[in-house]
Amino acid sequence: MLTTSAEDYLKAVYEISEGSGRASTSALAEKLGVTPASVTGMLRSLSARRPQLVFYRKHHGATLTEEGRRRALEVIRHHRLVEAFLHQTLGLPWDQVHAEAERIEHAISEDLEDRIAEHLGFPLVDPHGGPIPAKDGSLPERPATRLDDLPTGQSAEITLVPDEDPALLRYLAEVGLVPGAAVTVLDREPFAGPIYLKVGSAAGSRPVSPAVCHQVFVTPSQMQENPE
Amino acid sequence: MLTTSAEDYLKAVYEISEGSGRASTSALAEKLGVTPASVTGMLRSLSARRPQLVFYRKHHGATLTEEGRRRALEVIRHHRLVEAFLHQTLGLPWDQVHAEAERIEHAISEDLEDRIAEHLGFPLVDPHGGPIPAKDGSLPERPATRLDDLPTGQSAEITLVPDEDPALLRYLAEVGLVPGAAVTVLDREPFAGPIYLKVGSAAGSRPVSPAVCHQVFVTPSQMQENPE
DNA sequence: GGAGTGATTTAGGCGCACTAAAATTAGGAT
DNA sequence: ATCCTAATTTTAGTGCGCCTAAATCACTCC
Repeated sequence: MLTTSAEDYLKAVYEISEGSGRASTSALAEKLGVTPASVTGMLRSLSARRPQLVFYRKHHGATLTEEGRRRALEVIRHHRLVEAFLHQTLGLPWDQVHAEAERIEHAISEDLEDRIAEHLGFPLVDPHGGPIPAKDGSLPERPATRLDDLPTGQSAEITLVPDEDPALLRYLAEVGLVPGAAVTVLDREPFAGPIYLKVGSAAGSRPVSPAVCHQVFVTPSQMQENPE
Repeated sequence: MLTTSAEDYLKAVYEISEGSGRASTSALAEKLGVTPASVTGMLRSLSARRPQLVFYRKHHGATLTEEGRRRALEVIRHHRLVEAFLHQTLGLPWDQVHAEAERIEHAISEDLEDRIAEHLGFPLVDPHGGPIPAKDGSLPERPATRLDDLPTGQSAEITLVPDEDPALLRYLAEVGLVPGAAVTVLDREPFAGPIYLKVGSAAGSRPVSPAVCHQVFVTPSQMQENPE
């Protein structure tokens, strides 16, 4: 049985190495809120464990083994199902579900997890658009386009927002930048100035910082919108 | 903030001292599945803590302080609300909810607890009949009559069964001895022999061991049952 | 190819919750 | 009053996950 900490490390290694392929000690320390020294210790023990959970080379960070990846996805599945459940069934505001799920994910059994999934009708994404891994470890592709990458004039659908920062989530909800919403880049100011967005069915245009737009992932619509 | 272990100890002290007024080291060790030596250590630290959570005298066991009682009831409220929720909302079998709630009770916030209570319509008891403490710490009286105390011929309503033993719970469900069910003592064999019960709307009589009956609490009905 | 810089690892420690084994205590029996 | 026994406490030591401070490493820039 894995400890809560070990589960958190596996999840963090997974999330960090999604981009760069491997997770550095300092990136893990930053994400987990511990010192780099602590990360070194845990990576050594996850690597020494049988079955081995991470590949670890001194000064070169860590990658998940097959088994490690399986366990990480299990934790992420718990996390996202719990988030969806707390939001949909209990009406917990979407800026609070992450923190709550962060603790509950370690406390539920596989059996309970199955019942939650069933109760929700086997959802594919959590309230922030995060894809919920299937039990067999398969996971839908993550959308790669960021809102600040959209050319001016382009429309898109919001698909994924970061789930960790409650203040950002409250702001995004207020602006209407929630998964499923339609968005169009109307205009932008030069030199990293605000990006003017049309969001959902709202009438006007709304200036949003490029830093925020960078954190929001979208699926661009087809340019041609000939009604037919 | 209390640790998970400390919360478990407070709950155990509460439950054990309900009967005898105080909780002995060995009773706590037995209930918590640790050695008596561990209990001594934890009682010392709960007693040394400010605010103090238990009164502890060497060789004389422990009692809860006012603050300790408050915290214990908070944990029990979490536990029973989670049990009710898992059973009613997710359909988890009643023999499994205890083990699951045992872990989840430490992971939920006060805010989530409120939402669960609201979602369930502020229930008064858990699936085993255990009364759910109110937020202000008040708690309905526990029924004191045990099924094996009922005189032959007496009818009663099941009000409370122990929640910890899954095998016992499955048996009780099979027999129909669940909170709310009606039961009548039809006859009994001498020398601690089986007690013959009529349970609910079932036709026949069912022999049940006095040991099991001793663990089931009931509210006796009025003897006079004149239809009017 | 040597120096500097930032990332990483080592070394040493701390608090928590636990254990086994030894020592002690309370409280009834003699 | 003393002894006995069961319950309890003390002692010494473990594993985990974290810390700080000091040492070391990898890599870039001259």
